Amino acid sequence: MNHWLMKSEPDEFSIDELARKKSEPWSGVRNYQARNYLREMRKGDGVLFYHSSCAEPGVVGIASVTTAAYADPTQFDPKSDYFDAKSTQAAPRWSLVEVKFKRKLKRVIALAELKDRKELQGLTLIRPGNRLSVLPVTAAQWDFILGLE
DNA sequence: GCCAACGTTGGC
DNA sequence: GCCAACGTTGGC
Repeated sequence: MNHWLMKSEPDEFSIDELARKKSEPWSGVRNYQARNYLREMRKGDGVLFYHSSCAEPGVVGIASVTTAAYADPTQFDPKSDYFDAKSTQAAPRWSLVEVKFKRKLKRVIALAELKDRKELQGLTLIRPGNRLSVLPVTAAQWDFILGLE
């Protein structure tokens, strides 16, 4: 089992919304590196749910991957913000996985706190300038972050 | 293939 | 709202 961190703006899609809906297709990723990570995901992989662009950015919950990657349908929908005219059904450019809610953390593990920990200096999330919305987390980083809860 | 202009992300 | 750090686009 591999581990990942996925960012979402709580104004767009929050951990509470995932808790209500139970499961969600993670559509809208339009960055090739992030897409490649989605394609590496397997059913059962662990996901740290991260809130970005909000008052207190940080890890807020845990989800799990429930499908292998498949074509993101929003890329074919001209009415969608995520429409990509250059993508074809025969060779879809963008992928998604579905994730299901596991639980909320007892507290937000804030970005500022993650940055302070020497054990997490290799974490992709806190590398300067990193803006990937989907990124890998090592087993050690996963355990350490959840140990902060 | 280079690179300037532009758009986006996301913390602060 | 600002701005740094990227990624993408398109002219050449």
